[in-house]
Amino acid sequence: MSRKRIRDIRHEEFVEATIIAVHERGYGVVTMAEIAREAGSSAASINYYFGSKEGLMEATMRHMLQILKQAMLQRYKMATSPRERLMAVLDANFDDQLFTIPQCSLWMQFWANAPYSKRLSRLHRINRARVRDHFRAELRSLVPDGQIETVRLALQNYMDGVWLEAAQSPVALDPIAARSEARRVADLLLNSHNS
Amino acid sequence: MSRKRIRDIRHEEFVEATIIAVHERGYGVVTMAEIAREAGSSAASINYYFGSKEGLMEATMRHMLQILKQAMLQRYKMATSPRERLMAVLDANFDDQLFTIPQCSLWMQFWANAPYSKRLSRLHRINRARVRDHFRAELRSLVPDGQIETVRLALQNYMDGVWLEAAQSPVALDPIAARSEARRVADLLLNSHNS
Amino acid sequence: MSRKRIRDIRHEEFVEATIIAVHERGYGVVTMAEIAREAGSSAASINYYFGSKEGLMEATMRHMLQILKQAMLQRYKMATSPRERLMAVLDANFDDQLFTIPQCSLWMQFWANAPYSKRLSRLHRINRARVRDHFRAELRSLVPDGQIETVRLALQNYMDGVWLEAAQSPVALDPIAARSEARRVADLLLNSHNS
Amino acid sequence: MSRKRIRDIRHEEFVEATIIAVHERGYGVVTMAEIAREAGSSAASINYYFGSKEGLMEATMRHMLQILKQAMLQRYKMATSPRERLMAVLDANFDDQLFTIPQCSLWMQFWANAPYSKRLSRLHRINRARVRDHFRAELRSLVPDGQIETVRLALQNYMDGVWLEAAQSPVALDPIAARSEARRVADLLLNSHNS
DNA sequence: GATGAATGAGGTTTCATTCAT
DNA sequence: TATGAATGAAACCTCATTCAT
Repeated sequence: MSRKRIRDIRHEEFVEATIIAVHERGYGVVTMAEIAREAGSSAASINYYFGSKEGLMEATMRHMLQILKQAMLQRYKMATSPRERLMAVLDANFDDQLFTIPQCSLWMQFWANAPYSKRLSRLHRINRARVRDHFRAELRSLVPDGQIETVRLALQNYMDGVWLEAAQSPVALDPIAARSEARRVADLLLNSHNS
Repeated sequence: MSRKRIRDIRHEEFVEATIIAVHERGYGVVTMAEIAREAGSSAASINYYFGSKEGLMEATMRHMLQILKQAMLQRYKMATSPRERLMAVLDANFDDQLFTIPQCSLWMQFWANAPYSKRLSRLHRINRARVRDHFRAELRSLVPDGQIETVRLALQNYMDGVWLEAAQSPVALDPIAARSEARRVADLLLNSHNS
Repeated sequence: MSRKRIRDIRHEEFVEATIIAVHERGYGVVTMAEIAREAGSSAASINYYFGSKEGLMEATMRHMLQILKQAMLQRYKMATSPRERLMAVLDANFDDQLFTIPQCSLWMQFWANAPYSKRLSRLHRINRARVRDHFRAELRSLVPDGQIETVRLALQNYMDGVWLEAAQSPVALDPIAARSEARRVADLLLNSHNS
Repeated sequence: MSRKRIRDIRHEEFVEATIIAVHERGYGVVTMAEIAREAGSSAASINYYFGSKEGLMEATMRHMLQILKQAMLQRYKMATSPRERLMAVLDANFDDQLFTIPQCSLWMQFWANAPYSKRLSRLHRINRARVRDHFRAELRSLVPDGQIETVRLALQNYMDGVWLEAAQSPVALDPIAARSEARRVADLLLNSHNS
């Protein structure tokens, strides 16, 4: 157990270092040595723990997906109506733990590189499908059938767009503002005349 | 004149090759040799014309921004009302000339790498500002003041999100469908009860 | 200590290889691969230890300056008169350890390239100033004031000229002959009627 | 004849440009393009006239040797005694036409690279032999037989050393001072007690 | 004569990865 | 477990040279 513990601690240290290093240097440019330096360790150690650079990147992405999943689950439990559950998904995406520049930056890097990595694209696909299903499930009772997909795409793409833009932000992000802004968009979409 | 012509022709050839090669291999991974092969030329020639890899990438991004600008201008001229002009901006972003997988892919690559390149980030910023201004100008007469920014962000981020997703599409894109879907989203946002 | 030792050993090995390789191929033409081959290693290793080609060249020049310095110090300790100390400086420049074709050759290469490298020119300047000061100090009590600079320049430039010519020698150098020849020149200069 | 004339003019232009460019950038680093730019022409033209880079370098060295030869001949004609003829050789080496930083610089570059080029080393050897023979011829009647070689080496190496140092000079050269300094050195050597 | 255009050859440097300690 | 040491592979870029115009 102690052994297991050390492994986990080192894992986490490296993943944190990866988030920072990738954010600062870019996925395609960051080197093992830079990440190792950020972690106060050596490149050889990273390979010892993760097997390869791609292994480290996959672990880092998994780490972030885990945070998103947790944030979603936690907010889900407290939601009592379809509308609240829909908002929970939105809020989770702009959670304080998640909606930071380094993480948005990293997210964008992963997105951009997913098409060229089987392992990354698989994670990306799974995550997107989960969000999609959540949205669909809740929207079914919030808007007429003919609008479900339109609203869903509007919301899901909106979220992606916000992350993308956030990654380039010159100033620190404001998760609270992001959440209320997202809710406002959702309100507009759900209360349309067309419905 | 003949000399000048050759330069332009080669420029275009290399830019076309870059779009394809970057799409296929990824911005951070694609090599000069691969692009050169795609263009049926040599890596040395690319440096002869563009000075460096980054020079080529910047030229390629400029090329794409030019296409977007043209598409927007053309549709603008035919629009006669604020609503139509708003739709013109949307449509331009999903123009047949622009909304293809390789180009969406490239777009995403540039986005992801802009933060690490002065030249790319400048182009990115300028483009985004132009779209923003267009949206704001038209929305002023379409929704109440308090909603302008919300609707603008909803639309602009939506477009970004669509491009992002399109880049990962396993099947060929359908620009016509993308345009009508975008219009549907716009309709929802413009016709909301809240307004 | 063992680790520290390895670094030092490798350093020395590479420096030795550099002397030979530069002598054989020329400073401006010799490649990292050639030097590496001479050292029985890889070009990547050289960069690992010296950072760059220029770093290696600087280290090599430092190495030679160190030998010259040591030779001078050693002979200095045994000298008991100004005349002997003057001869010590001359002898040091033609020391058995130093006055070999590869080293003269390298010396000339460094001279020729010093003007184009901040790091090399600095070393070159420092070394020349040291020799100059030594000469001046001893000549003060050997020739009338009005001749100090003339004799000093005659000797210092003579030494440079000998090295230069030695670098092109088709046959192995004879340090003993070089030393006695230098002493003969010094004798002529010091015993002139003009004094 | 007109044709011949154009060729000669272009030749000279390129040689002048080479002297400047090599001085500024270094023999081993200067490129055909840089020399061409200095000459206001194209690299292709240089190859048209000189066949190759080495051909250009050889022509440039020949040009400088020619100047030296002329300077020597001219001063020789006016000399009426062995001593004057000896001084004529010295003076010629520090002639106003010759003793400039770019030319000393170039000279050093050629020296350093002669061992790696058959064509350059041949020129170098011939020139050095000519100076040597001149010195020997005159010294025969100026110093005892046993000292001829010592004085000759002292003078010839002194001259080389001065050129070498001059190449690195941070301030413009003073040919007049150089000539009188050289004469002073010669005086010391010729008037030694030992003789 | 003159020069853009084009490129093969080759150099330096970087880097992920392996291995011995 | 940890990391210096070492390197093959490969990328970018430069450059002398050739050739068509």
